[in-house]
Amino acid sequence: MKHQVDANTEQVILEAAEKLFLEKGFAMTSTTEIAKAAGCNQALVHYYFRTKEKLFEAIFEKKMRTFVAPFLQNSDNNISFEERLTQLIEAHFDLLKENPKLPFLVFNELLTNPTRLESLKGKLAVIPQTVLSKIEKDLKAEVEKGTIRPISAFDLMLTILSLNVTLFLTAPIFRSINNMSDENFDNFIENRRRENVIIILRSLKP
Amino acid sequence: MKHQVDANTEQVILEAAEKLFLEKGFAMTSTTEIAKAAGCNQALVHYYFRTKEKLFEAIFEKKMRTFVAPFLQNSDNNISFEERLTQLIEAHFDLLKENPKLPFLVFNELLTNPTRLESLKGKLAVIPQTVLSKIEKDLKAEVEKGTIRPISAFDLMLTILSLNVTLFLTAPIFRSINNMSDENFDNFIENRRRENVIIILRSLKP
DNA sequence: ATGTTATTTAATAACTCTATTAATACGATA
DNA sequence: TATCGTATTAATAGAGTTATTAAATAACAT
Repeated sequence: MKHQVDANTEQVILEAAEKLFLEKGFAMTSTTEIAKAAGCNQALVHYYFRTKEKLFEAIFEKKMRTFVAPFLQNSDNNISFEERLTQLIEAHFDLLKENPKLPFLVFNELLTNPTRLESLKGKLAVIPQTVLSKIEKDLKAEVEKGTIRPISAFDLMLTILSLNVTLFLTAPIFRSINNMSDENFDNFIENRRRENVIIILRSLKP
Repeated sequence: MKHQVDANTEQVILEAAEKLFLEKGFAMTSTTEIAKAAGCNQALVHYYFRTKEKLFEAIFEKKMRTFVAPFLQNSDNNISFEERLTQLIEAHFDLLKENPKLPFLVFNELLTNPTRLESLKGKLAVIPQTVLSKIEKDLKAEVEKGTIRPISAFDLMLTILSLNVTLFLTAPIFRSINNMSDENFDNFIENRRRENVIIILRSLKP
Protein backbone atom coordinates (compact mmCIF):
# COMPACT_ATOMS: atom_id res chain seq x y z
CA MET A 1 0.00 0.00 0.00
CA LYS A 2 1.78 3.13 -1.23
CA HIS A 3 1.52 6.48 0.43
CA GLN A 4 -0.16 9.21 -1.53
CA VAL A 5 2.67 11.70 -1.01
CA ASP A 6 2.55 13.66 -4.21
CA ALA A 7 -1.11 13.98 -5.09
CA ASN A 8 -3.63 15.65 -2.86
CA THR A 9 -5.07 12.70 -1.01
CA GLU A 10 -8.31 14.45 -0.25
CA GLN A 11 -8.81 14.96 -3.98
CA VAL A 12 -7.93 11.35 -4.76
CA ILE A 13 -10.50 10.15 -2.25
CA LEU A 14 -13.08 12.54 -3.67
CA GLU A 15 -12.53 11.23 -7.17
CA ALA A 16 -12.59 7.59 -6.13
CA ALA A 17 -15.80 8.21 -4.23
CA GLU A 18 -17.35 10.05 -7.15
CA LYS A 19 -16.64 7.19 -9.49
CA LEU A 20 -18.07 4.59 -7.14
CA PHE A 21 -21.14 6.58 -6.15
CA LEU A 22 -21.91 7.15 -9.82
CA GLU A 23 -21.55 3.48 -10.56
CA LYS A 24 -23.38 1.95 -7.65
CA GLY A 25 -25.15 4.67 -5.73
CA PHE A 26 -24.75 5.74 -2.13
CA ALA A 27 -26.03 2.69 -0.27
CA MET A 28 -24.08 0.13 -2.26
CA THR A 29 -20.75 1.89 -1.83
CA SER A 30 -18.79 1.45 1.41
CA THR A 31 -16.09 3.73 2.76
CA THR A 32 -13.80 0.69 2.83
CA GLU A 33 -14.31 0.32 -0.89
CA ILE A 34 -13.67 4.00 -1.50
CA ALA A 35 -10.45 3.82 0.49
CA LYS A 36 -9.29 0.82 -1.48
CA ALA A 37 -10.01 2.58 -4.76
CA ALA A 38 -8.17 5.67 -3.52
CA GLY A 39 -5.25 3.54 -2.33
CA CYS A 40 -5.43 4.63 1.27
CA ASN A 41 -6.57 3.48 4.69
CA GLN A 42 -10.28 3.49 5.38
CA ALA A 43 -9.85 5.80 8.37
CA LEU A 44 -8.46 8.47 6.07
CA VAL A 45 -11.77 8.76 4.30
CA HIS A 46 -13.27 9.71 7.64
CA TYR A 47 -10.31 11.87 8.57
CA TYR A 48 -10.96 14.11 5.58
CA PHE A 49 -14.73 13.95 5.33
CA ARG A 50 -15.83 12.87 8.80
CA THR A 51 -18.84 10.88 7.60
CA LYS A 52 -19.83 9.02 4.46
CA GLU A 53 -22.86 11.27 4.25
CA LYS A 54 -20.77 14.44 4.19
CA LEU A 55 -18.49 12.97 1.58
CA PHE A 56 -21.47 12.18 -0.56
CA GLU A 57 -22.96 15.61 -0.15
CA ALA A 58 -19.74 17.25 -1.28
CA ILE A 59 -19.97 15.27 -4.50
CA PHE A 60 -23.69 15.35 -4.98
CA GLU A 61 -24.18 19.08 -4.80
CA LYS A 62 -21.42 19.68 -7.33
CA LYS A 63 -22.93 17.09 -9.63
CA MET A 64 -26.40 18.51 -9.24
CA ARG A 65 -25.13 21.85 -10.47
CA THR A 66 -23.50 20.19 -13.46
CA PHE A 67 -26.76 18.46 -14.20
CA VAL A 68 -28.80 21.63 -14.55
CA ALA A 69 -26.00 23.83 -15.94
CA PRO A 70 -27.06 23.86 -19.61
CA PHE A 71 -30.44 25.28 -18.70
CA LEU A 72 -28.80 28.14 -16.87
CA GLN A 73 -26.39 29.61 -19.38
CA ASN A 74 -28.13 32.32 -21.28
CA SER A 75 -27.19 32.43 -24.92
CA ASP A 76 -27.67 36.11 -25.57
CA ASN A 77 -28.00 36.01 -29.28
CA ASN A 78 -28.63 37.33 -32.62
CA ILE A 79 -29.31 33.82 -33.86
CA SER A 80 -32.84 32.55 -34.35
CA PHE A 81 -34.96 30.95 -31.65
CA GLU A 82 -34.79 27.63 -33.42
CA GLU A 83 -31.00 27.77 -33.46
CA ARG A 84 -30.82 28.79 -29.83
CA LEU A 85 -33.12 25.96 -28.84
CA THR A 86 -31.09 23.49 -30.87
CA GLN A 87 -27.97 24.66 -29.09
CA LEU A 88 -29.60 24.20 -25.71
CA ILE A 89 -30.77 20.70 -26.52
CA GLU A 90 -27.38 19.71 -27.84
CA ALA A 91 -25.52 21.31 -24.94
CA HIS A 92 -27.67 19.29 -22.57
CA PHE A 93 -27.11 16.19 -24.65
CA ASP A 94 -23.35 16.64 -24.73
CA LEU A 95 -23.20 17.19 -21.02
CA LEU A 96 -24.99 13.91 -20.45
CA LYS A 97 -22.77 12.20 -22.95
CA GLU A 98 -19.78 13.21 -20.85
CA ASN A 99 -21.51 12.30 -17.60
CA PRO A 100 -23.69 9.38 -18.62
CA LYS A 101 -24.08 8.04 -15.09
CA LEU A 102 -25.18 11.36 -13.68
CA PRO A 103 -28.94 10.94 -14.19
CA PHE A 104 -28.79 7.63 -12.37
CA LEU A 105 -27.13 9.21 -9.35
CA VAL A 106 -29.45 12.18 -9.25
CA PHE A 107 -32.65 10.19 -9.58
CA ASN A 108 -31.51 7.42 -7.33
CA GLU A 109 -30.68 9.74 -4.46
CA LEU A 110 -33.50 12.22 -4.87
CA LEU A 111 -36.04 9.41 -5.01
CA THR A 112 -34.77 7.11 -2.28
CA ASN A 113 -33.69 9.74 0.19
CA PRO A 114 -36.44 12.24 0.99
CA THR A 115 -34.00 14.19 3.17
CA ARG A 116 -31.76 14.85 0.20
CA LEU A 117 -34.63 16.20 -1.83
CA GLU A 118 -35.71 18.39 1.03
CA SER A 119 -32.24 19.84 1.54
CA LEU A 120 -31.82 20.60 -2.13
CA LYS A 121 -35.26 22.10 -2.46
CA GLY A 122 -34.15 25.47 -1.21
CA LYS A 123 -31.16 25.63 -3.46
CA LEU A 124 -32.85 24.31 -6.58
CA ALA A 125 -36.23 25.92 -6.32
CA VAL A 126 -34.81 29.28 -7.38
CA ILE A 127 -33.29 27.96 -10.57
CA PRO A 128 -36.42 26.80 -12.39
CA GLN A 129 -38.16 30.08 -11.69
CA THR A 130 -35.48 32.36 -13.09
CA VAL A 131 -34.67 30.12 -16.02
CA LEU A 132 -38.20 29.18 -16.88
CA SER A 133 -39.44 32.74 -16.83
CA LYS A 134 -36.79 33.75 -19.32
CA ILE A 135 -37.63 30.90 -21.65
CA GLU A 136 -41.29 31.61 -21.10
CA LYS A 137 -40.75 35.11 -22.43
CA ASP A 138 -38.91 33.76 -25.45
CA LEU A 139 -41.69 31.32 -26.17
CA LYS A 140 -44.38 33.95 -25.88
CA ALA A 141 -42.57 36.14 -28.37
CA GLU A 142 -42.36 33.27 -30.85
CA VAL A 143 -45.99 32.37 -30.35
CA GLU A 144 -46.96 35.93 -31.16
CA LYS A 145 -44.81 35.83 -34.27
CA GLY A 146 -46.73 32.67 -35.14
CA THR A 147 -43.59 30.57 -35.50
CA ILE A 148 -44.52 28.06 -32.78
CA ARG A 149 -47.63 26.76 -31.06
CA PRO A 150 -48.40 27.84 -27.49
CA ILE A 151 -46.52 25.72 -24.97
CA SER A 152 -45.28 26.21 -21.43
CA ALA A 153 -41.54 26.47 -20.78
CA PHE A 154 -41.90 23.73 -18.20
CA ASP A 155 -43.36 21.31 -20.73
CA LEU A 156 -40.61 22.10 -23.17
CA MET A 157 -37.91 21.59 -20.54
CA LEU A 158 -39.45 18.33 -19.45
CA THR A 159 -39.50 17.09 -23.02
CA ILE A 160 -35.83 17.92 -23.51
CA LEU A 161 -34.97 16.31 -20.20
CA SER A 162 -37.00 13.20 -21.02
CA LEU A 163 -35.50 12.53 -24.41
CA ASN A 164 -31.92 13.22 -23.42
CA VAL A 165 -31.89 11.64 -19.98
CA THR A 166 -33.65 8.40 -20.85
CA LEU A 167 -31.25 7.77 -23.68
CA PHE A 168 -28.26 7.70 -21.36
CA LEU A 169 -30.17 6.00 -18.58
CA THR A 170 -31.17 3.10 -20.82
CA ALA A 171 -28.13 3.07 -23.07
CA PRO A 172 -26.15 0.51 -21.05
CA ILE A 173 -29.18 -1.77 -20.98
CA PHE A 174 -29.86 -1.64 -24.72
CA ARG A 175 -26.19 -1.89 -25.42
CA SER A 176 -25.96 -5.07 -23.40
CA ILE A 177 -29.14 -6.61 -24.79
CA ASN A 178 -28.22 -5.85 -28.38
CA ASN A 179 -24.55 -6.70 -27.94
CA MET A 180 -23.50 -3.44 -29.56
CA SER A 181 -19.89 -2.79 -30.47
CA ASP A 182 -18.28 0.52 -29.50
CA GLU A 183 -18.85 1.80 -32.99
CA ASN A 184 -22.48 0.73 -33.18
CA PHE A 185 -23.06 2.28 -29.81
CA ASP A 186 -21.55 5.58 -30.89
CA ASN A 187 -23.66 5.62 -34.03
CA PHE A 188 -26.73 4.90 -31.96
CA ILE A 189 -25.96 7.79 -29.61
CA GLU A 190 -25.18 10.27 -32.37
CA ASN A 191 -28.27 9.27 -34.30
CA ARG A 192 -30.31 9.98 -31.20
CA ARG A 193 -28.80 13.44 -30.79
CA ARG A 194 -30.21 14.37 -34.19
CA GLU A 195 -33.47 12.57 -33.54
CA ASN A 196 -34.07 14.34 -30.24
CA VAL A 197 -33.57 17.76 -31.81
CA ILE A 198 -35.92 16.89 -34.65
CA ILE A 199 -38.61 15.61 -32.30
CA ILE A 200 -38.53 18.73 -30.16
CA LEU A 201 -38.47 21.23 -33.02
CA ARG A 202 -41.34 19.43 -34.71
CA SER A 203 -43.32 19.35 -31.49
CA LEU A 204 -43.27 23.16 -31.43
CA LYS A 205 -44.54 23.79 -34.95
CA PRO A 206 -47.76 25.82 -34.90
CA MET B 1 -46.85 -10.12 17.60
CA LYS B 2 -49.90 -11.92 16.19
CA HIS B 3 -49.69 -15.02 14.12
CA GLN B 4 -50.69 -14.69 10.48
CA VAL B 5 -53.04 -17.66 10.63
CA ASP B 6 -55.74 -16.57 8.23
CA ALA B 7 -54.01 -14.76 5.38
CA ASN B 8 -51.40 -16.41 3.24
CA THR B 9 -48.27 -15.24 4.99
CA GLU B 10 -46.09 -15.83 1.99
CA GLN B 11 -48.26 -13.47 -0.01
CA VAL B 12 -48.25 -10.87 2.75
CA ILE B 13 -44.46 -10.94 2.84
CA LEU B 14 -44.31 -10.68 -0.92
CA GLU B 15 -46.51 -7.62 -0.94
CA ALA B 16 -44.67 -5.92 1.90
CA ALA B 17 -41.39 -6.57 0.12
CA GLU B 18 -42.74 -5.29 -3.16
CA LYS B 19 -43.83 -2.04 -1.58
CA LEU B 20 -40.52 -1.50 0.15
CA PHE B 21 -38.35 -2.49 -2.80
CA LEU B 22 -40.29 -0.09 -5.01
CA GLU B 23 -39.87 2.71 -2.52
CA LYS B 24 -36.25 2.31 -1.59
CA GLY B 25 -34.63 -0.21 -3.88
CA PHE B 26 -32.97 -3.48 -3.08
CA ALA B 27 -29.92 -2.32 -1.11
CA MET B 28 -31.78 0.06 1.16
CA THR B 29 -34.41 -2.48 2.20
CA SER B 30 -33.59 -5.04 4.89
CA THR B 31 -35.34 -8.33 5.51
CA THR B 32 -35.93 -7.14 9.06
CA GLU B 33 -37.85 -4.20 7.69
CA ILE B 34 -39.84 -6.40 5.35
CA ALA B 35 -40.76 -8.70 8.22
CA LYS B 36 -41.91 -5.78 10.32
CA ALA B 37 -44.04 -4.45 7.47
CA ALA B 38 -45.51 -7.91 6.95
CA GLY B 39 -46.14 -8.32 10.69
CA CYS B 40 -44.04 -11.43 11.10
CA ASN B 41 -40.70 -12.60 12.35
CA GLN B 42 -37.65 -11.87 10.25
CA ALA B 43 -36.77 -15.55 10.00
CA LEU B 44 -40.05 -16.19 8.21
CA VAL B 45 -38.94 -14.07 5.31
CA HIS B 46 -36.03 -16.45 4.86
CA TYR B 47 -38.17 -19.48 5.57
CA TYR B 48 -40.34 -18.70 2.55
CA PHE B 49 -37.82 -17.18 0.20
CA ARG B 50 -34.51 -18.51 1.48
CA THR B 51 -32.54 -15.39 0.57
CA LYS B 52 -33.26 -11.71 0.12
CA GLU B 53 -31.97 -12.03 -3.41
CA LYS B 54 -34.47 -14.76 -4.31
CA LEU B 55 -37.29 -12.78 -2.77
CA PHE B 56 -36.30 -9.82 -4.87
CA GLU B 57 -36.07 -11.87 -8.03
CA ALA B 58 -39.57 -13.22 -7.53
CA ILE B 59 -40.83 -9.65 -7.46
CA PHE B 60 -38.53 -8.17 -10.04
CA GLU B 61 -39.24 -10.56 -12.84
CA LYS B 62 -42.97 -10.12 -12.44
CA LYS B 63 -42.55 -6.36 -12.43
CA MET B 64 -40.29 -6.46 -15.46
CA ARG B 65 -43.01 -8.21 -17.41
CA THR B 66 -45.52 -5.58 -16.33
CA PHE B 67 -43.12 -2.91 -17.45
CA VAL B 68 -42.89 -4.10 -21.03
CA ALA B 69 -46.44 -5.48 -21.30
CA PRO B 70 -48.01 -2.64 -23.33
CA PHE B 71 -45.48 -3.10 -26.09
CA LEU B 72 -46.38 -6.76 -26.34
CA GLN B 73 -50.12 -6.78 -26.78
CA ASN B 74 -50.94 -6.71 -30.44
CA SER B 75 -53.92 -4.59 -31.27
CA ASP B 76 -55.12 -6.40 -34.38
CA ASN B 77 -57.19 -3.70 -35.89
CA ASN B 78 -59.29 -2.02 -38.36
CA ILE B 79 -58.49 1.32 -36.80
CA SER B 80 -55.88 3.60 -38.32
CA PHE B 81 -52.18 3.48 -37.57
CA GLU B 82 -52.36 6.80 -35.80
CA GLU B 83 -55.13 5.55 -33.55
CA ARG B 84 -53.30 2.34 -32.81
CA LEU B 85 -50.14 4.23 -31.94
CA THR B 86 -52.09 6.59 -29.72
CA GLN B 87 -53.56 3.62 -27.90
CA LEU B 88 -50.13 2.11 -27.39
CA ILE B 89 -48.70 5.34 -26.00
CA GLU B 90 -51.64 5.82 -23.67
CA ALA B 91 -51.64 2.20 -22.54
CA HIS B 92 -48.00 2.57 -21.64
CA PHE B 93 -48.72 5.86 -19.93
CA ASP B 94 -51.59 4.43 -17.90
CA LEU B 95 -49.55 1.47 -16.82
CA LEU B 96 -46.88 3.79 -15.49
CA LYS B 97 -49.49 5.93 -13.83
CA GLU B 98 -50.62 2.87 -11.89
CA ASN B 99 -47.06 1.79 -11.16
CA PRO B 100 -45.22 5.09 -10.88
CA LYS B 101 -42.31 3.64 -8.90
CA LEU B 102 -41.70 0.86 -11.39
CA PRO B 103 -39.21 2.68 -13.64
CA PHE B 104 -37.13 3.54 -10.60
CA LEU B 105 -36.93 -0.09 -9.55
CA VAL B 106 -36.15 -1.36 -13.02
CA PHE B 107 -33.44 1.17 -13.79
CA ASN B 108 -31.96 1.08 -10.35
CA GLU B 109 -31.49 -2.66 -10.37
CA LEU B 110 -30.53 -3.12 -14.00
CA LEU B 111 -27.91 -0.40 -13.71
CA THR B 112 -26.37 -1.20 -10.34
CA ASN B 113 -26.42 -4.93 -10.58
CA PRO B 114 -24.77 -6.23 -13.74
CA THR B 115 -25.74 -9.76 -12.76
CA ARG B 116 -29.40 -8.88 -12.89
CA LEU B 117 -29.05 -7.45 -16.35
CA GLU B 118 -27.19 -10.51 -17.50
CA SER B 119 -29.79 -12.91 -16.13
CA LEU B 120 -32.63 -11.00 -17.72
CA LYS B 121 -30.86 -10.67 -21.03
CA GLY B 122 -31.89 -14.10 -22.17
CA LYS B 123 -35.51 -13.62 -21.21
CA LEU B 124 -35.85 -10.09 -22.53
CA ALA B 125 -33.81 -10.24 -25.67
CA VAL B 126 -36.53 -12.17 -27.46
CA ILE B 127 -39.20 -9.61 -26.78
CA PRO B 128 -37.75 -6.60 -28.58
CA GLN B 129 -37.08 -8.67 -31.67
CA THR B 130 -40.58 -10.04 -32.06
CA VAL B 131 -42.30 -6.83 -31.10
CA LEU B 132 -40.03 -4.48 -32.97
CA SER B 133 -40.24 -6.47 -36.16
CA LYS B 134 -44.01 -6.25 -36.12
CA ILE B 135 -43.98 -2.52 -35.53
CA GLU B 136 -41.25 -2.20 -38.13
CA LYS B 137 -43.57 -3.76 -40.67
CA ASP B 138 -46.36 -1.38 -39.70
CA LEU B 139 -44.07 1.59 -40.03
CA LYS B 140 -42.80 0.52 -43.41
CA ALA B 141 -46.36 0.22 -44.69
CA GLU B 142 -47.16 3.73 -43.50
CA VAL B 143 -43.98 5.14 -44.98
CA GLU B 144 -44.92 3.66 -48.34
CA LYS B 145 -48.37 5.19 -48.03
CA GLY B 146 -46.57 8.46 -47.42
CA THR B 147 -48.35 9.09 -44.11
CA ILE B 148 -45.18 9.15 -41.98
CA ARG B 149 -41.47 9.81 -42.40
CA PRO B 150 -39.02 6.89 -42.33
CA ILE B 151 -38.11 5.96 -38.77
CA SER B 152 -36.95 2.81 -37.02
CA ALA B 153 -39.27 1.02 -34.63
CA PHE B 154 -36.54 1.15 -32.04
CA ASP B 155 -36.31 4.93 -32.20
CA LEU B 156 -40.05 5.23 -31.92
CA MET B 157 -40.17 2.90 -28.91
CA LEU B 158 -37.36 4.78 -27.23
CA THR B 159 -39.17 8.05 -27.72
CA ILE B 160 -42.34 6.69 -26.17
CA LEU B 161 -40.38 5.19 -23.31
CA SER B 162 -38.46 8.43 -22.75
CA LEU B 163 -41.45 10.72 -22.58
CA ASN B 164 -43.60 8.47 -20.45
CA VAL B 165 -40.97 7.13 -18.08
CA THR B 166 -39.24 10.40 -17.28
CA LEU B 167 -42.52 12.00 -16.38
CA PHE B 168 -43.16 9.49 -13.62
CA LEU B 169 -39.53 9.30 -12.62
CA THR B 170 -39.29 13.05 -12.07
CA ALA B 171 -42.86 13.67 -10.96
CA PRO B 172 -42.19 13.33 -7.21
CA ILE B 173 -39.27 15.73 -7.52
CA PHE B 174 -41.17 18.43 -9.40
CA ARG B 175 -44.14 17.91 -7.19
CA SER B 176 -42.04 18.54 -4.12
CA ILE B 177 -40.15 21.51 -5.56
CA ASN B 178 -43.31 23.19 -6.82
CA ASN B 179 -45.39 22.26 -3.77
CA MET B 180 -48.18 20.91 -5.95
CA SER B 181 -51.53 19.98 -4.48
CA ASP B 182 -53.09 16.64 -5.38
CA GLU B 183 -55.31 18.39 -7.89
CA ASN B 184 -52.50 20.37 -9.51
CA PHE B 185 -50.46 17.21 -9.71
CA ASP B 186 -53.26 15.33 -11.42
CA ASN B 187 -53.75 18.12 -13.92
CA PHE B 188 -50.04 18.14 -14.61
CA ILE B 189 -50.01 14.39 -15.26
CA GLU B 190 -53.08 14.41 -17.46
CA ASN B 191 -51.78 17.36 -19.42
CA ARG B 192 -48.60 15.41 -20.08
CA ARG B 193 -50.51 12.41 -21.36
CA ARG B 194 -51.94 14.57 -24.11
CA GLU B 195 -48.64 16.33 -24.67
CA ASN B 196 -46.69 13.09 -25.07
CA VAL B 197 -49.12 11.78 -27.68
CA ILE B 198 -48.95 15.04 -29.59
CA ILE B 199 -45.15 15.11 -29.54
CA ILE B 200 -44.86 11.58 -30.85
CA LEU B 201 -47.49 11.89 -33.57
CA ARG B 202 -45.93 15.13 -34.76
CA SER B 203 -42.48 13.60 -34.77
CA LEU B 204 -43.68 11.05 -37.34
CA LYS B 205 -45.19 13.44 -39.86
CA PRO B 206 -43.53 13.10 -43.25
C1' DA C 1 18.80 17.93 15.42
C1' DT C 2 14.47 18.97 17.50
C1' DG C 3 9.98 20.17 18.37
C1' DT C 4 5.52 20.78 16.15
C1' DT C 5 1.95 19.86 13.25
C1' DA C 6 -0.30 17.17 9.62
C1' DT C 7 -1.05 12.79 7.62
C1' DT C 8 -1.62 7.93 7.81
C1' DT C 9 -2.30 3.50 9.89
C1' DA C 10 -3.88 -0.47 12.90
C1' DA C 11 -7.13 -1.71 16.09
C1' DT C 12 -11.49 -1.85 17.61
C1' DA C 13 -16.18 -0.42 19.50
C1' DA C 14 -20.70 -0.48 18.38
C1' DC C 15 -23.96 -1.56 15.02
C1' DT C 16 -26.70 -3.66 11.47
C1' DC C 17 -27.63 -7.11 8.28
C1' DT C 18 -28.30 -11.90 6.34
C1' DA C 19 -28.88 -16.45 7.16
C1' DT C 20 -29.21 -20.56 10.01
C1' DT C 21 -30.65 -23.38 13.91
C1' DA C 22 -33.18 -25.31 17.44
C1' DA C 23 -37.22 -25.02 19.89
C1' DT C 24 -42.21 -24.34 20.03
C1' DA C 25 -47.09 -23.67 18.55
C1' DC C 26 -50.77 -25.19 15.42
C1' DG C 27 -53.80 -28.05 13.03
C1' DA C 28 -55.02 -31.98 10.51
C1' DT C 29 -55.21 -36.85 10.45
C1' DA C 30 -54.94 -41.47 11.93
C1' DT D 1 -55.60 -38.54 21.88
C1' DA D 2 -51.01 -39.29 20.08
C1' DT D 3 -48.52 -38.12 16.07
C1' DC D 4 -46.73 -35.69 12.25
C1' DG D 5 -45.82 -31.99 9.16
C1' DT D 6 -46.11 -27.13 8.58
C1' DA D 7 -45.69 -22.42 10.39
C1' DT D 8 -43.51 -19.41 13.46
C1' DT D 9 -40.36 -17.58 16.83
C1' DA D 10 -36.14 -16.46 19.67
C1' DA D 11 -31.42 -16.77 19.61
C1' DT D 12 -27.33 -16.31 17.52
C1' DA D 13 -23.29 -17.00 14.33
C1' DG D 14 -20.73 -14.57 11.12
C1' DA D 15 -19.73 -11.05 8.06
C1' DG D 16 -19.56 -6.33 6.97
C1' DT D 17 -20.41 -1.41 8.03
C1' DT D 18 -19.34 3.33 9.98
C1' DA D 19 -16.89 5.90 12.99
C1' DT D 20 -13.45 6.74 16.65
C1' DT D 21 -9.04 6.47 19.00
C1' DA D 22 -4.35 6.13 19.87
C1' DA D 23 -0.10 5.33 18.04
C1' DA D 24 3.23 5.71 14.21
C1' DT D 25 5.10 8.18 10.64
C1' DA D 26 6.09 12.00 7.48
C1' DA D 27 6.85 16.95 6.66
C1' DC D 28 8.63 20.91 7.85
C1' DA D 29 10.07 25.11 10.16
C1' DT D 30 13.33 26.72 13.49
